[in-house]
Amino acid sequence: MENMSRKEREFLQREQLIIDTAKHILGQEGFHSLTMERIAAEIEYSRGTVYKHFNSKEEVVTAIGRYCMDNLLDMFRRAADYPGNLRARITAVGVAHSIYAQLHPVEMQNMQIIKSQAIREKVSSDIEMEILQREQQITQLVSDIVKQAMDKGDIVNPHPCLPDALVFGLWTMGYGSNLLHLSGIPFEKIGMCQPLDIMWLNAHKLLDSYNWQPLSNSFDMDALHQDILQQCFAEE
Amino acid sequence: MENMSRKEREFLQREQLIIDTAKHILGQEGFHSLTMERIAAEIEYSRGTVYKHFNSKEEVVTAIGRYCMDNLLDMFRRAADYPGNLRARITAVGVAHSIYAQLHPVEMQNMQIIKSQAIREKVSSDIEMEILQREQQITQLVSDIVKQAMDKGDIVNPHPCLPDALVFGLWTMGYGSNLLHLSGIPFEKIGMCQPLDIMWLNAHKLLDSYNWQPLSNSFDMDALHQDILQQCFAEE
DNA sequence: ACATTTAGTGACGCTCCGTCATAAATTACC
DNA sequence: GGTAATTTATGACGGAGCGTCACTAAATGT
Repeated sequence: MENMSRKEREFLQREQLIIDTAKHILGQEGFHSLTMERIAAEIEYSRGTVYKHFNSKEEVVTAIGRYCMDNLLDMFRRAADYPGNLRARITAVGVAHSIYAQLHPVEMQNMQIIKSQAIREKVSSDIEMEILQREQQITQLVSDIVKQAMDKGDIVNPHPCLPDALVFGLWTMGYGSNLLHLSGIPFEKIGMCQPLDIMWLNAHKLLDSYNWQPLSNSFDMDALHQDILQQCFAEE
Repeated sequence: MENMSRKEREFLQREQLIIDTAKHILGQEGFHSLTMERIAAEIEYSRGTVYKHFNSKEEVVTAIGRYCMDNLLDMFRRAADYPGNLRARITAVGVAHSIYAQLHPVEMQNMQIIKSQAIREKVSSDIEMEILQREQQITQLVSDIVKQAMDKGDIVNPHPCLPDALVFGLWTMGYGSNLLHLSGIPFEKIGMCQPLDIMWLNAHKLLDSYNWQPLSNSFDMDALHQDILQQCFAEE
């Protein structure tokens, strides 16, 4: 940020302004209200200027998604630093995911949107790469924790597919829960609990079934969650 | 179908023709190639006629999704009739999901699309209801198997959140795996296995951790899968 | 054969997209 | 300080696609 001219800085600032503005419109009024004209009006520039930054509406949306992923990744990193055994640390990442989903449901939705084919088919491969890269960073972070646990012997009798299997298991449950959560199915009305609440239970069950010590019946899960909240996400 | 006039039958037939045609375009050329004009041209009617059936492009897409869900539900029903213990039957449903995903990746994608906010925000609540109803039928089917297993004592020491927790666990892993599978992340290239392959393992781990007898280490999983394939999905 | 109802059409108005020639502003140079 | 060169911003334009509706054509009833 320091080694560039005023022009370049202004350009980057405006790019962020566009993303923020677009994110706001998208969250507030939905996808079909998000138009280039609308964004331009809001930032008090013309449509042409917006096109200096993004080649299409889809790229704007993707940039929003990328920004959201950065936020999520930041929370994951903080969580991964939770002081405690590795099972506690993977739990912290789960808590981070859950807090993020509750705090920023719209951002979760945005990350969802950029996965849709309708968006992806109109985005340049460079930008697709940027998303992919973030996806990998998140995977890496989880995978590293699993590997450390294996090295340390916390996972007794590890399955040959580890760490992939666990990364996928947690990842899919996380994404799936959100998908269901956002899909507008009125779970309470049909007499079911909220997917986000139950996700917890299932994640721990999965960790248990891979023999990740200490098993969930040997510690106070709720207390651990509370402590993670305090330690890592006090302000949130 | 029999108790209606020729007119009504023709109308329904054409509706299906529209859905089939639209599904084909969507699968072959992607979302942005699917236009009302294109559909009209393909079925050799005018745009106006298509609008006699569907109020918007989004409703066409949703109808495609509904149709796909019917197919999936049909396979699930066949799977649920697999002769064997309840653990085998729930496994059969999982196999059905997996086969469906492999056989009709485009249909999976379609069911994905109708969950996106961009589509949902332009679809009438009646049609949303129809989707919801199918979603519930699928849940019900899985939930019933879990309940039967509990009644029969196959799930020893059942958790208070059952059957919901298991339904969610399987559902989210299923959806999540597909989401990841369709998201275009090149898992092989970054040295990971395919999510759809690993889903299996994790689903069984989850069932095990809820103590659903017989546990996966007490029977030959691969043989079971093979048998389910033969018994229920020979033609596929 | 004619009237009435129903089915089908495509021109119309509209919104939004993405481009590009031009205008305005900034910078460089004398 | 003034002018030329370059950069930045604009919005008019052409085009695509949506959804509507007045109208035409066909089917049906009498």
